[in-house]
Amino acid sequence: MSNATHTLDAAERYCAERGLSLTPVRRRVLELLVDAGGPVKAYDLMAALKPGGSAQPPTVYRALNFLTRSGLAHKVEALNAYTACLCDYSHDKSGHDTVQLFICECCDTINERHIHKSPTDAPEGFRVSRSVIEYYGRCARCVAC
Amino acid sequence: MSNATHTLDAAERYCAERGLSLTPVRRRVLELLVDAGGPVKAYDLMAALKPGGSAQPPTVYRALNFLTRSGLAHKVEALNAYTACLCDYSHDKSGHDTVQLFICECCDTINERHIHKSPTDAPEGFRVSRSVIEYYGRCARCVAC
DNA sequence: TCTGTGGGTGTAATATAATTACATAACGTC
DNA sequence: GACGTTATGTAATTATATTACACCCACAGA
Repeated sequence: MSNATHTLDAAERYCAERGLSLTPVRRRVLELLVDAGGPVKAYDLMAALKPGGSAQPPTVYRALNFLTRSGLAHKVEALNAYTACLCDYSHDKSGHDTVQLFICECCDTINERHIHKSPTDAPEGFRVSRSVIEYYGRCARCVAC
Repeated sequence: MSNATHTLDAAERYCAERGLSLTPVRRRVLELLVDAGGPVKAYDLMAALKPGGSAQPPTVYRALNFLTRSGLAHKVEALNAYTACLCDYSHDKSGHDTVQLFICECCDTINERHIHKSPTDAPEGFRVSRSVIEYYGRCARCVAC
């Protein structure tokens, strides 16, 4: 049983309010991401989905697409991995919020910030539709190591 | 013949000054990137490297590693593609400068900004060692389309 | 009740991206 | 000449992701 029931319940409500269907597969993938508390590879999710055997790639990639589209998860581009969205579910995640990820390469945890401003020095006239912002380094606890 | 001879000569000098060896393969890959003027896939570089046939993945990935390590090229993480560094070669590229890429999804060009500051709202004590910042959208010329 | 229709899933095959492992070559140094 | 270092060639493999097609099911309208 997950220790993140609370988060999943919140996701459930979040989806219900918006007509998104958080099916068993999708919910299970989100649960795996939440429990991991850090970046997880798609193929590891696949393995975890069907311990006995045979979940296929599309199963997990479809779930991940749904979760990222809905704002419940993020892709960590430079790692080809995925992570649950950590912010609370009180606001609409489908907006154009920009997510910044702070990834500790030492303890493999992710810290997340949502910012609401555009880049300060974009080229004249450039209209941003999507942004990828990832910082790699060491979190406060690992700086000492 | 490349129309970017000037850039390549500058790269040549840049490497000479720093004891980096810009070998023919590496130079050729850089040339392909410069000529493309936008993100290029590793396997496309492979194909272009040996028109007659059989360049293998390690050839191009090794060259790309050298170029990115040296600051002469960047990986566009969210596209699994690579692009030549567009800034001038007057300063040391191996520092901890942060590169911001502005990628126009319409005309497939990349604009580049080097910034010298840390993220404003990093978690307390987080020490950044590497950052990935990519903005996708439409450049000024394509906003109209 | 029948019959579409659309969203979601199962499965096999394939495409795309990147690495490993090992052999060879080129070059400088002792 | 023997050796170490750096770069390259080549084959095989691993890792990541998509396509295509079949099936199921809930639901709306005739």
